[in-house]
Formats: sequence, C-alpha cells, structure tokens
Amino acid sequence: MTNDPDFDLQTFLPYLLAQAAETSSLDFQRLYKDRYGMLRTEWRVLFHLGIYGRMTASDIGARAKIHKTKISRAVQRLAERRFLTRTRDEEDRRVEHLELTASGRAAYEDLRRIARDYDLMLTEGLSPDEVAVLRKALKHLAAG
Amino acid sequence: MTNDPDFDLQTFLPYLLAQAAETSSLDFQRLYKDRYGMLRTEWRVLFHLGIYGRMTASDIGARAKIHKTKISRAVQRLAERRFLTRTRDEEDRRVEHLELTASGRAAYEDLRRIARDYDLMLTEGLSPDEVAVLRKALKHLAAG
DNA sequence: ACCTAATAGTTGTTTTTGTAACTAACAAGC
DNA sequence: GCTTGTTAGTTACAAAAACAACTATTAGGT
Repeated sequence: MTNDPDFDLQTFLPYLLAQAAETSSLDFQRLYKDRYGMLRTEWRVLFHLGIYGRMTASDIGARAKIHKTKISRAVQRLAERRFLTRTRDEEDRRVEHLELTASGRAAYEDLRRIARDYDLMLTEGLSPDEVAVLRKALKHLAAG
Repeated sequence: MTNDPDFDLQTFLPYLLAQAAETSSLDFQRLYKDRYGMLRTEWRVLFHLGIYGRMTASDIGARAKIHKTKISRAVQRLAERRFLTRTRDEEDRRVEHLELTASGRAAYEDLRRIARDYDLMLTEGLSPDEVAVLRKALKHLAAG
C-alpha cells in the first residue's frame, strides 16, 4: 500500500466530521431508540418542544435546519404516540401549534438527563479548553 | 417560548457534530456529484484506493468503518464506470483486489485538489491552533 | 476425508430519506 | 372581488441506507 503523502483522509474535515458524527449519533441513537422507539428527527423535534415550548413545524425547521417533510412525518409519529398535541391557529388556519403532552414532557426530561450524561462521557479525555474550542469550531462549521 | 435553562441543544455534541457534518458533507457532495456523479461511499472508496493503493473491499471497510454491502455496491458502480479494476486473488479466491484505473486515478487527483481547497476554505475564520484542537478532538470522538 | 465454523463478497427486502408536486389558507395588487 | 404569488403543511414517488439472508471459498478440528 503506497500511502499518498500529499493528502491525508484522516485530517480532511468533512470526512473527520462525518466519522465523529456517525459514531456519536449511533451511540446516542441506541439510547432513545431503545427507550422510546424514536428516530433521529423525532428526538430532535421532541427536544425543540421541550426546550422552547410551544412551536410550529416551520419554527422547528428554521431553527434546526430540518426539511419540512421530515418534520411533518416526525410530528405525525409523535402525535400518534401521544407525545405532542397539534392545535390549529385560529388567526391563520394554515399554521399548527405543537406542544408536548405530559408524557412527551416526561420523555423529554428523561432523555435530557441521558443526553447530559452522554455529553459528559464524550468529553472525557479532552480538556475543558479543548471542549470549548471544539464547540466553537463546530458552531462555526455548522453555520456554513 | 420558554427556554429551558437546564439544557442547551446548541452545545450538545452529537447534535452539533451532526449539524456541522451535514453542512460540510452537502457542500462537498455538490463538488464530486456534479463532476463525476458519485455518491458519498463512492468517493470514499476512490480516495482510499487513491491514497493507499491496491486494497480489498474488506480492507476499505475496516479502515473507513463502512458496511460491506455499501462498499460492494460502490465498487460495482466504480467498476462499471471504469474507475477501478477488480482482480481475484489466486491464493484465496474469495478475496478481490481493487485498484484504480488511469481515469480513476485522474478523478482522484482532481478531487483531491478540490478537497484540499475545500478544507482550506472551511478553516478560514479559525486560527491554526483551533483547527489543530478541532482535528484532534474529532479523531478522539470518531474513535468512540 | 468430513463436518462445522468463519470469511469475502453479493443479493433481496424493508426502512428511511430526498425531491417534487400537491392542497389549503392567506396576502397583495389591481 | 379576481388574479397572482406566497406560505404551512401533506402526500406520492424515486433514491439511498439498513438489515438480513444468501453463495462461494477457506480454515480447523476430529
């Protein structure tokens, strides 16, 4: 195997980002999938409603940069499982307000605790400074 | 909207990683998709062969942590387009050695240049120290 | 030699995503 | 009060990923 000295895949950021994201995503997925059978978009929607309270689908989409069709389907599944309620806006009957039910909130709080623990575990092995730089850099990259 | 002070999604690493990875992945995708009609797994396979030379499908899978079915299909498409050749090992007739053709190598070198430029562009706005910490932290996270 | 297990790679089926087209409701200009 | 354009959200269809089952070949034990 003739290693090419001109280019190292292991330092190429999109590759490195994809690997790190996939690893952590799959690990964390097991936690919410096993407990609540949720998909990635579903826990994201759940978290948005848990953190910010009542929102519309478009609000979530704008904030999380998730496409509206994905959100539509996630909301459908979360509503079926009674994790959230949908209420039509009487002023503008196109929009729908989403809100967690009691059990949705309970699931959110449970998962939030798990997320916090998982985040702590992830950053073991990195110094607080490194973690701060990492978060800052990721925010920069996510902004595009 | 009642913001939950206990938890910030914007600092939760799996979320942040997924956002950053998706942004850069989609941007970079446009480059190899437009030029060569490749899929994500295909450019990864191409790069592995370009960097390390002759390898088997399992070698690539082990190194890049890509599932063998994905690799199998990527190799098929790359072979159809004459970017690589497959030769059976005569010692162990289960294994197949993959190698770039001249045009595969040309595509790799073209994309390598593009990747390098793209990587440079991504890190504009971050100091060299920050980039170094970022790469180190991502490697740590990717290792799991 | 023969039986079982392991490995390389492929194929088929089911989920999940991406994309585009759609309905319904509102807004603005004329 | 029509026509045109825009926005919220859904649905339908095509592309891609995930998962399981498969073939072919080798390895190991007895």
